[in-house]
Amino acid sequence: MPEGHTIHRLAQDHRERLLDRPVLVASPQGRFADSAALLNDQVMTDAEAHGKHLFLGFGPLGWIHIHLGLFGKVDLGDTPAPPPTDTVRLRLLDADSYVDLRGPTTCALITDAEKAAIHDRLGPDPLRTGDDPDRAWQRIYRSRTTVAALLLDQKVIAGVGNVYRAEVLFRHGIDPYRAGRDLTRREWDAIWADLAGLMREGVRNNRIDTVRQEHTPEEMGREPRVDDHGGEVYVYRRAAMPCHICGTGIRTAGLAARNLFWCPTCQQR
DNA sequence: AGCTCATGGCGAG
DNA sequence: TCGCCCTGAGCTG
Repeated sequence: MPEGHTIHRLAQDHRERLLDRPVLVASPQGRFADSAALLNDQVMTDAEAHGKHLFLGFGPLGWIHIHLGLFGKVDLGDTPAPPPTDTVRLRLLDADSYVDLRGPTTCALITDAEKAAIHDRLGPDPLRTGDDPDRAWQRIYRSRTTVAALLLDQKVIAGVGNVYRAEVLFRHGIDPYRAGRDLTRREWDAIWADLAGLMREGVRNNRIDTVRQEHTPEEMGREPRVDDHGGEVYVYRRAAMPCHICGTGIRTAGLAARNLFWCPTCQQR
């Protein structure tokens, strides 16, 4: 689930459901219990995302900082809420809505200053209007690191995860092992613009789809793909399956403890 | 019941 | 680079 589009969608959902309303705050699992008691029945004044970080504002009391990590999940909907299970770290509740958070890497009450420090260590986010791709470029064009590793480095660019990384490199025909410093400014600007568009659609649909209209199953006469992550993609988790464009077997390799997927024929630049 | 894997990230060495 | 943290689904037996 959680790449940047998921978190921005969550921020939007929290604003629509709970903004400017007092909310009941609880921690059935217990690890957020002290902070939950402080926040209980206070008004949620803001909800904001930067990359994969979610911030829920409670006026002068500060912010709930949430990072889902690899396993974290949010379940939200209209009341009545389901019975809380003992893995629910955080439950938010008002008359109309509930939000259950399970398995996050981070769920902590932080100050404005601590929040500012988090923004400072994150790179620009294609989903934050006004964020500047040049800040990322300043790191990329001097780096000997592979473009595949740079795209997952949240200090370089915030919000891209393993799916968007694989897919955007495919869409631009870029070999994932190319060094950042071998990228052109034109290529980087195109990647950034493409990520912004793809991730915006991801927020809208709450899933990742990256296949262009002309390559859809209907156009190509192939079977639609069904996968856990729910979207239609070119290479992600398609190891050894034929490339939708050229038929070459999709390759996979470990890179910085994550699985990388690419088409060795289509991605040679 | 126990293993493996997953769209993430941190700190130790 | 490795081990570790958070949880749940989908296998295996």
